[in-house]
Amino acid sequence: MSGLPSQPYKGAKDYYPEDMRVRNYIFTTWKRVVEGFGYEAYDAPLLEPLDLYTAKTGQEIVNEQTYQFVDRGGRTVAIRPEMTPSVSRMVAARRQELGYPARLYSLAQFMRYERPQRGREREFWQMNVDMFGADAVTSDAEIIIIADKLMRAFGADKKMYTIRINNRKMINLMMSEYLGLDVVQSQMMIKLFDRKDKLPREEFDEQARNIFGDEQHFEGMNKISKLLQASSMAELPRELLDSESVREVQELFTLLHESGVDNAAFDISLMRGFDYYTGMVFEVFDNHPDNNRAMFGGGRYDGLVGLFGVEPITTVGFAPGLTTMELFLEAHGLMPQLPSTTDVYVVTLGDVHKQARKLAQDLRDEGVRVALDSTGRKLDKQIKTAVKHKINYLLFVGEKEVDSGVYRLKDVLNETEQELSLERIVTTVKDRRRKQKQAVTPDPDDLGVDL
RNA sequence: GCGAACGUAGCUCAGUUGGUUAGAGCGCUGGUCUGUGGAUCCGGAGGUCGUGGGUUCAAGCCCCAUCGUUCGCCCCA
Repeated sequence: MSGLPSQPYKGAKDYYPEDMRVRNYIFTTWKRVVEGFGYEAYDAPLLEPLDLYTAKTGQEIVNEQTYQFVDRGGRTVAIRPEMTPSVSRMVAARRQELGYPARLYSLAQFMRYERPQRGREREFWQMNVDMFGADAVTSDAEIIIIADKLMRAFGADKKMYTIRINNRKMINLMMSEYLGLDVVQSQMMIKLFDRKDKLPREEFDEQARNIFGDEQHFEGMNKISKLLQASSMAELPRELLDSESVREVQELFTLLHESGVDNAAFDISLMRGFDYYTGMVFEVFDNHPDNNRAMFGGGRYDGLVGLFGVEPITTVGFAPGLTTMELFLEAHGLMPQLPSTTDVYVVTLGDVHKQARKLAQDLRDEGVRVALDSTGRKLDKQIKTAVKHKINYLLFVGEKEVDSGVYRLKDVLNETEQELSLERIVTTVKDRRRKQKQAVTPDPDDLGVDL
């Protein structure tokens, strides 16, 4: 025995059936919500030319955090670390025939060479949701409404999370017109705002003063404290309220409010990927004390499709991650009991294998998912196996049942038992399956989806 | 990339100032039972203490390195 290590690659995870139940639950819930808004599935290659990423972001991130190699044909390729460049490429390639607005989503895995931490892995799964070719504020609103519905679809209530919203255009306006900063100063100030909650107040102030330089800092600091005090749009300094970008943000909040998104808050310190966002940015924050963090976010990035040498196409989107969603559901006690995909486990008593096999096949022909215990083991072992696999029903098949055509079907969870014919077994199981599906994934009608 | 903690059976963990053959619960397995046993009772297997060096008469325990996990920083496209 040489003993090859059985653990998975660093930062990657094995998905056993119990893990897949969770993953499938989250994915199908996501799918149902975004498809309810008319988004259609797409996918892209796992590998892309490295250039696709260097063109978009800082060289440093690409070099340090992508898995890259030279293929046999000498091309430098990378395992995709995100979906946005790929989907932008796809849109650019068929820009004439997509039909706008184009609503697209994907469920895909990615790899980044990072230090694994809680909620952050090297291999991870995300859903990417993007709308192309729609620049009205209503599309910004739609994206945030979807993010909100995503949370509600898992049974989250508005106390459990907060949606924080800001706008890059508005920030740029504040930096240049209101605070009077040049481009370089603005960049520094934006980074500083982003780190506001991580710095002690004195250090924040000192760094802000440094950015202003000597002459302006007194007035500048005054204005900054006015900005930071604003917990809603209405509290912003009067000089700003008149601008177009501010009005746009106000309109966004009105739209959200009308759609029942009432836990969205304006947050001037929210910056998020300042390298390519061009308008609205938002983040969904987990309010649970054990898990206080930004879960996922997104925003408007109108410049990416244009990088492919075609006329720019406006884009707004977001991307929730599987692991963070899982941590959220666990922290808030929202993870349901997830049964096996197998409906029925056939337990055999005595020498009835042939008949049990036939019964199992008959049930399968009727659309029931059946696993047959063909081991001939003792009753308790057979039952234990079914329970371990979280299978909903046990079906006892012995000589008595074979003779009568009436079988004992046991509901494992409720520990109730019925004597049923084959037809009744089929309807009982399917009925239960339908109810369970509704309980685990609420009907889209209950989500209050409209826009 | 930086700082810190942890790593003992499949899982959760105990293991005295370094001192004989390293323990428990759960799980697994065999029997009991022989149509609900998913229980009870009785038995059993399973660990080169993450790995490799070192100190020592003696290392699960001390030292170094390495791998992995976790937490914080950086970053988070």
